[in-house]
Amino acid sequence: MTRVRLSRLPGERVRVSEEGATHEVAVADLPSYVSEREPETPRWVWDDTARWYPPLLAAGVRVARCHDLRLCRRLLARAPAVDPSLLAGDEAGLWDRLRPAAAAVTEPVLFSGDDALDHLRADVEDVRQLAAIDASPDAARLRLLVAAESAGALAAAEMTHAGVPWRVDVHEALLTEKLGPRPPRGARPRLLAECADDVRRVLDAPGLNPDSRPDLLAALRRAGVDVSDTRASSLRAVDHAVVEPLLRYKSLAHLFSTNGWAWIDEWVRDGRFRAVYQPAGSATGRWSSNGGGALSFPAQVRSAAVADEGWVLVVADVAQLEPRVLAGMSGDRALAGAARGADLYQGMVDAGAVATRQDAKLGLLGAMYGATSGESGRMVAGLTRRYPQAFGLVEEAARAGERGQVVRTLLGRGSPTLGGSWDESPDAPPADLHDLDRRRRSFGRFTRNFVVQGTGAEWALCWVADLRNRLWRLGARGALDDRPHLVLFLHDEVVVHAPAGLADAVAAELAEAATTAGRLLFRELPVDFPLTVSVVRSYAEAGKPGT
DNA sequence: TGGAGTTGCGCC
DNA sequence: AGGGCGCAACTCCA
Repeated sequence: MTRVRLSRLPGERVRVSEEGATHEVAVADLPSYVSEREPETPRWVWDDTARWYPPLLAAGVRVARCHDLRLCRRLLARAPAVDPSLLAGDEAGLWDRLRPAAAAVTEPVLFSGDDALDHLRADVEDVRQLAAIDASPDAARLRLLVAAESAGALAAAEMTHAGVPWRVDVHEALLTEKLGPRPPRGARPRLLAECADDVRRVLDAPGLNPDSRPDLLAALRRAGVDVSDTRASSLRAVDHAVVEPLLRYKSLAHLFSTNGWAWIDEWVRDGRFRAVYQPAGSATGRWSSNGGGALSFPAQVRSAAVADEGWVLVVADVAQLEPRVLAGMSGDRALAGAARGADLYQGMVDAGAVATRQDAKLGLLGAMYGATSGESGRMVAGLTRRYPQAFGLVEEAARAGERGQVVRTLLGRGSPTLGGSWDESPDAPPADLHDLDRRRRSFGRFTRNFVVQGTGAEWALCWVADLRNRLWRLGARGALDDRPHLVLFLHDEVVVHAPAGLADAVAAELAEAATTAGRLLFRELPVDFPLTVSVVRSYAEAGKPGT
């Protein structure tokens, strides 16, 4: 196992020793120290991984373990099984005020400018958090959760540092083919402009700007197209000559504005797309991204993600992550049985629970999202009898939410509370009862999904945390820059950039890490988490089976 | 003019 | 009257 030893030196420098190599890194007197509470596995404790780790990575230092005080404080403060009074004390209010450090893609940022926040006592806060965890009835699970949350933060910074290998020439060729040559600033590219002309011609609306929703809707109606909005799905439902060019226009306009030349200018440097992640950026614990749209970059440009010469991309995704997680956390052995194999939905068909794969998918997604009507709603009713524990768990989460209660993930992350006034003081302004009921149900759908989405995010965190260590060990004989490394993480999918000779070994580690994650979370009930793995030169070549 | 809110897209 | 997120552009209003 990789060992990182750290020691503070005078002159605001830190010495980092790792596998025989020693680095000195300049830092200021900031909230950070090395905890040797578990002497075999020293842990760098700091206020914010996004503040500390980028400059360390830039100095060539890889950190094996950390405890991210900001992320974990937030997590513990919202965890139902943690006594909030144990998080109170010196500087507690300041810790609560911390916001994620600004993305440090080019210049490392060690100072926020707010002196009080820049010099907090990391050791004091660390002790407080550990005590809060120790006192919790859910201590074991919370320990796993804070370790995974912190490891995820390390992985996020490492992925930003490494970047996705990006071929600007491939991307630009694709743009030119679909849109025409790069236009001057403010103008539409040629093929997009021609597409807009097609729309104007068919609608007989010469001055129309197809980007203006109200104008477009009015023009559509004048031409006899009966739609209530301009959404693609609404347009597809009508039969009119404008539909084809308009859908084509929307698709091209989206490519141009979201992943066009401007996106390249802003996000690709030195042949790398450096996505910026926010671990636990969403309420469920899923990551979000505030740079380059890393978690939503469209299939349209994935062909530009190309491995370096002699390297490959190993792409792995989990089929039906959330249904599998639901089976594990509810202890539903029938659903876990259907999950034994590559296709959970097909497993449900084979077990005779449902007629078709599509019905299985509709029913499960409907249960997790709270569908009440249509095909999906009907399937939920039937499947509830077959899988009472799994479907009962999300149903109970929904009812708890409707009562205004907090729900939690398997490892103990708590949902936000329902803001607003519906359950507050009786002398609040009398709100519309119908509106209150609508909000109550809406919150119930949120808590229903929260338990599954949030536990799915926990599985993924454990997967990534274990994987980054495995990849590090795998490349231990190579130089720092020759090691296989994570470059992208998309909720239930990862991309590893690896020397071609290590592709098979990486694929094996991906699967091992998935198995480990499943055992960590669902010790008592083993659930399969089969991966679809592709070894490719370009991300666009990766197999994308339906989920 | 600039910020907040809305719409619609696309990723999971 | 199906969950989460980011982003870009338009719209509205101070």
